[in-house]
Amino acid sequence: MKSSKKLATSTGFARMSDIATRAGVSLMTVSRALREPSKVAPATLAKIRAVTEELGYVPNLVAGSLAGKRSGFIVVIIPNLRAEIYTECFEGITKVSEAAGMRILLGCSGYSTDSEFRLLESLMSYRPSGVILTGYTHSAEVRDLIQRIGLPVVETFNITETPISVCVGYSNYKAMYDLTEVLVRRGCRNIVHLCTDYAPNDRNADRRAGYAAALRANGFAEDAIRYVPTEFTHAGAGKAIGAYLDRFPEVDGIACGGDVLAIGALLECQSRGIKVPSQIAIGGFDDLELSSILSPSITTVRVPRRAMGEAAAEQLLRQIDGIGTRQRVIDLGYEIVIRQTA
Amino acid sequence: MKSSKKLATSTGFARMSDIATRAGVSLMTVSRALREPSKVAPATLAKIRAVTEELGYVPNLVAGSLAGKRSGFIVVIIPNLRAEIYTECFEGITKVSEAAGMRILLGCSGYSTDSEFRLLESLMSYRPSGVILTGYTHSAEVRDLIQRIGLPVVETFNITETPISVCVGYSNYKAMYDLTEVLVRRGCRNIVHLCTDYAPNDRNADRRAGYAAALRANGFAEDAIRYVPTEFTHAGAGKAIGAYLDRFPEVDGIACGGDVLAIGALLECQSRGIKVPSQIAIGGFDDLELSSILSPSITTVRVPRRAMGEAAAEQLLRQIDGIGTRQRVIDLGYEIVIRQTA
DNA sequence: GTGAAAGCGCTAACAC
DNA sequence: GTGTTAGCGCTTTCAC
Repeated sequence: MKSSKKLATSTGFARMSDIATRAGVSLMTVSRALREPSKVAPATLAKIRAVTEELGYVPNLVAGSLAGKRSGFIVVIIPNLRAEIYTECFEGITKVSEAAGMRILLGCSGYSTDSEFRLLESLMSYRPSGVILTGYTHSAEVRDLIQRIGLPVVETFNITETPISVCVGYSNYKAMYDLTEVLVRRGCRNIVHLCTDYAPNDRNADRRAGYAAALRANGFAEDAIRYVPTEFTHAGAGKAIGAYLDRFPEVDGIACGGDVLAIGALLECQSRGIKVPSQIAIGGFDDLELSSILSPSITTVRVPRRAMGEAAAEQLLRQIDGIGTRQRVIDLGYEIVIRQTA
Repeated sequence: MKSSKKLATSTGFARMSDIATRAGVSLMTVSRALREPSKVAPATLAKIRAVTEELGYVPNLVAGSLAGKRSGFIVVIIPNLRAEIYTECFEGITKVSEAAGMRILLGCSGYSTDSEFRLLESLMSYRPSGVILTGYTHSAEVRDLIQRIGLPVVETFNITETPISVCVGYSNYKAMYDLTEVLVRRGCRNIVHLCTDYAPNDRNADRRAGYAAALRANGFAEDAIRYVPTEFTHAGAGKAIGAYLDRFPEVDGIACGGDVLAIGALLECQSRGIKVPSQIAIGGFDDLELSSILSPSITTVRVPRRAMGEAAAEQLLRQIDGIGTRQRVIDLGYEIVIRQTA
């Protein structure tokens, strides 16, 4: 990019017409040269490329989007930017989307379906080509909006038989069922479920259901199904489980809705001199980087976060390109990782 | 939002002209009603609002940006989405920007100035109103690009006497100087600096310099200044410091370039039966949520991440609005938090 | 292989 | 208070 010459533009940017003038061709030929070089004669192309370079031309995608009726934007709405699981998925989405020339418009809903709707509605002003949502619980307005204009959409981080269009994820229900059974098979008889209680969160709800189902299937009584609500922080989890243990010291197993919670619970147990796993066994969810090197290391559920992001973006691109989707439910599975806490 | 009636549009969206027709006014009056309601007669306004609602009108900001020559986009480039410090700052930026009606276009540079340039260049296609960068080390192309078109810019996470325009942050040099002195005053005589070695990272470089300066100022010999390079993960830090301790067991203090590294180092020490802080003292940087509840809790540097994001956005908005900036260097300071590891 | 005309949906500037 | 005229910088369509 060399220094630019004077241009008849107030914005400091060269326009296609500037290139056209200097290259002695029409604006249309420049447009073609930039997007479909094979349809332009080599000599013309070379000339245009030289001028483009000389002027330091940066295409104006705002104008391009308006004229072409394709914005090239993908809206991604995640609940929380501070949770590693979402950012890693987001990285996968970004990688695939950018390779396809799409840009991401990111929104954080704070686990609120209402906020999700307001974000989506507001981002619709940029006429996105598609949207990637987290989970399958959304407000009626969100479904209406998407279906009314036929917006391509992919839901992530969970699976359901009734996605809006297609969902990519894993069964939170089955994963927590399996994790709970790990505790049961260890011999735990008083297993609580430590989890956040954000109401409209299908991942949470399905995990709760999986936990409860596993206990029932193993002959536990209804009153053995016990939820310990917490906020989603290490300290919050420690505090919540600590308060619970004060009242119910018989607890010998904790199935956690996230490794963040499991780590908080583990540290709280350690600070109370409770041996993990011999006195209390702990199971986590997510398999964070830290989980494997803590001592004791955390038994957990490993989920394909990055691959899920990539798959979601690929599915969305297929919809945008009008390629029919074979499957509506893409189950990427999960893996129970047995380590030291259970 | 009620169900929409038939419209002469192929995109599924109502246009301003659709509203104008149905409300029996001109397009321009609709435009005003939506942006400057006070300049429209109450009765007209009511009519327009009713139709807008009825049609489920969503403004087309792509067209609006093109016509108004203001995109409303702010480009934010951070090194890494998986580091809590950046996402928290990003939340601050988002909060202030959205309140001002701006949208964020996010890019992740992976700590590469070259990648930073390519991201910025590519995002310039959306004609952003301003850009927020991390640190003060950028490629010449980035500075050229920004200055050539007079793009408002704020640099974050560090301070320098020579920002491109204005920087908002704290002195990484002084913070690490102070942290190192905490170890010195404890009586540590063999203090290493555990840090990543991403080359173009001014935050790292300044922290290294601060560490070295603190040792020199306290009478340490040159060969007492020792860097232990690592990747930025808990496990990587543990591995790196472990390998170093194998060769130099005399180490009795570790000044870390991040709490992630400090936690990794702490766990490695614990797994080797090394007592912290009595045998080895550890200082961290960032004050992550986990740092205060680990046992022993981590002595660290607390930095105003969220406030920094908010301040950066505010400064950028001032530039965008053409309000002169009083100061080019906004030092938000830091706080040494003494806990158990040092 | 190239160009001219039309227009994407909106805003700015000025008229009435 | 409201309307008219002229674009914003590109892509689409169709002619040559």
